[in-house]
Amino acid sequence: MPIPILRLALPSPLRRLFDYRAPDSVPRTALQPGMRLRVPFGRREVIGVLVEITDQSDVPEAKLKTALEVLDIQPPLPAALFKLCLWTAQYYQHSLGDTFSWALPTLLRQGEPAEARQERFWHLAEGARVDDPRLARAPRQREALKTIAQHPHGVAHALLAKLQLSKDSLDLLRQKGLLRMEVRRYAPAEHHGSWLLQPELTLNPQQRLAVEAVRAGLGGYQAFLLAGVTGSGKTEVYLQLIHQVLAAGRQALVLIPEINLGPQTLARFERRFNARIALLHSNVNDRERLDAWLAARDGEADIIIGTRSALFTPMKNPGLIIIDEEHDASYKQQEGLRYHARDLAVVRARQENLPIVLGSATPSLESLHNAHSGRYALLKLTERAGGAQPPQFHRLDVRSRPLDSGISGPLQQAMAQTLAAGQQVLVFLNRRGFAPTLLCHDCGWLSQCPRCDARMTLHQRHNELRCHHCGHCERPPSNCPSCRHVDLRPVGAGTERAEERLAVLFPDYPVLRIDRDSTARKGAMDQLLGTINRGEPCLLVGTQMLAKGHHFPRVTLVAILDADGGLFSADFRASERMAQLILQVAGRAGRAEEPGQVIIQTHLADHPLLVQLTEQGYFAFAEQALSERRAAGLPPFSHLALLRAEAHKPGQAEAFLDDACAEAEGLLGALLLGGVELLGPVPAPMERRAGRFRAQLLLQASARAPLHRLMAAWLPLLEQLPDSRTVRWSLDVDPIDLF
DNA sequence: AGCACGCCGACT
DNA sequence: GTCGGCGTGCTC
Repeated sequence: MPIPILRLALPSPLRRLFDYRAPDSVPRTALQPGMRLRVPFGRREVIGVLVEITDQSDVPEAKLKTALEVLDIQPPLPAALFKLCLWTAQYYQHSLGDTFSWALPTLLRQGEPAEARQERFWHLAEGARVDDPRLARAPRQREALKTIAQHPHGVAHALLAKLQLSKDSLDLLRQKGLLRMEVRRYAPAEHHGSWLLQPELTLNPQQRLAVEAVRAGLGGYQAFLLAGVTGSGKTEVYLQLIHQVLAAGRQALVLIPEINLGPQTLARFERRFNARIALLHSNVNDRERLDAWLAARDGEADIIIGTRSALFTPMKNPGLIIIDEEHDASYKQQEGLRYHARDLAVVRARQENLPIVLGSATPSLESLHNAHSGRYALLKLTERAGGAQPPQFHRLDVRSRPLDSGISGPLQQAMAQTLAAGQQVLVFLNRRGFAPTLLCHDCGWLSQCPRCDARMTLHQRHNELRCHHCGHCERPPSNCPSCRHVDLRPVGAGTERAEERLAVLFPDYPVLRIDRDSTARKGAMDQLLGTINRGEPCLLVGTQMLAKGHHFPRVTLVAILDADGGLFSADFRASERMAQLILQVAGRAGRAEEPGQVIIQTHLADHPLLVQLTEQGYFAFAEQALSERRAAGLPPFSHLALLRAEAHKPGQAEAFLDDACAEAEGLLGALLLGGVELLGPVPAPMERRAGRFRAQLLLQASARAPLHRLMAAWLPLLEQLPDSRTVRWSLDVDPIDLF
């Protein structure tokens, strides 16, 4: 009988498995794929995931080490999730071990037992008396003892704060022998009673159609694109679908964008459902995250709500996946394992035979394309609740019009009218700071960042020049560093400057700035929102922070100061993002009796995309944009992968990519793969960033299969390349921005 | 990645 | 004299 060989995925960027001998005295029957083992690896110990058990290894027997310990009795990751991780690693050409690291809760990859948490409970000790004389001069301890005495089943350690008990007092009481601590399994919350805490809203015919369509598909794989304009009641559709899922004894997974994890979403779920909700987002600590993960896995949570990484939450009885705001870029991870949670969610739904609903007011062109091709069923909601009117869009041609801190004359008049009518104005400008550049009027010197190919933004409030790409900061010079003259001028306008100017133009009204700088202080955002919600006329100036999540019913004029960036950018997705942003900002405004108007300042008032968007709406825009993408052979009509590289020395990144490109060309010939084009290598759009020189090589393919065959053969070669150590490189499959 | 080894520059 | 910079080699 040959000795069993364990093939493990280890937390390392190396794209291969490592073979070990089973620990002594562990029979083969006790091992299953998915279990974690502690193993020696180089000079350290790591925790790996067992992928398969075989009888032989390509590694010489002498090199095989013995695993130290099996950490699990059962694989912590259910088979379905294990399979999803395998798929993910292979699709994104990423190390399997590292993929597990991204998918598993931190504590599990650190070796914590994958069992429901053990909770500590405080009890009165035998014979302890509340009036114990030793507590005569310890009123806090006496009070604490009284409180504990009121709970015959003990007080969970986690609830101490709620009962205003300090751990110090309890420790002292335990030392005196008046309290004891007991460790027992945290009792899983049981669900009982009706699922609904409040009645469901009446659906309009479109909503009812959507709910019916998905309901008919519950129980099997089907992807739905729920395209609902702002205010059309997408959330109510989600809620009623979830109710159906709960009633069928199943669980629902809801993914939300990073920014939306604000309390509103959760509050709405909690108001509606008597259900166990597990929350997984970046503000949840490791322990809570593991508990939520375990509760979902063991069927002790009914609804799982989370951001991107919650996609990897196992479920005992999955019934439905919902991706809210499916176009949102925060679903794509931009470091390490560059996965797209929306795309993986569709894969997961297919693997686990579940329906999935992708919802958005402004669906991604990818999803619309999938709806057109019949891969997704399209459900449209075009009616606004309560018969509210959609906002009116106006393109304001600012060619040869003077701009005063970015604000044109006609816009100023519209603002004045709105304010005079007692309503609020929202000014959108996707640029923080006072001015994006400082310029010497005499010699043309620019406030260039020393570490990036970018200009530093002037922040007048803090009196500094700041690079938004690397964080570099310096004091603005009082005279030109190059020619010593004193005529330094801020060029262009950011939110600070718009705020300052508006305060001068409209001295009778408050101007509130909402951007990352103005809301950095804790509680600042809530304070600003409080002021806005009082409803008095005012001007809001802000970046895309304004676009997400909040509703401002008293805003009836939305001004987009500069839409041009989205129309002639090097990035082919810029126009899509601009359109989504404009509609999102527009959607913040107005209510039934006060329809909003949206004024878009542009130098390209005749641009077909902008005309479509403002006159025909988002779907017409999307058709136009899709036909341009088709003509240019861009996604979703082709598939991309981007090999990025950066290095300290100029030319080094390109040299690595040149080698990589040669390898790829070789493979294309050797494997007889057609339809894959290599574009580059070229310097990145911002060649130098944070002191590193960056370059990239783009792979474009008409079909996925040859692209993936190429990458699978290519990556092992890249790892062998001489420069692969000194150059920092990464592969981005389906990149969403080319920077 | 993470860690060790090894070989050259400015300092307690 | 050494501390420490990063090139390079290796991980079953």
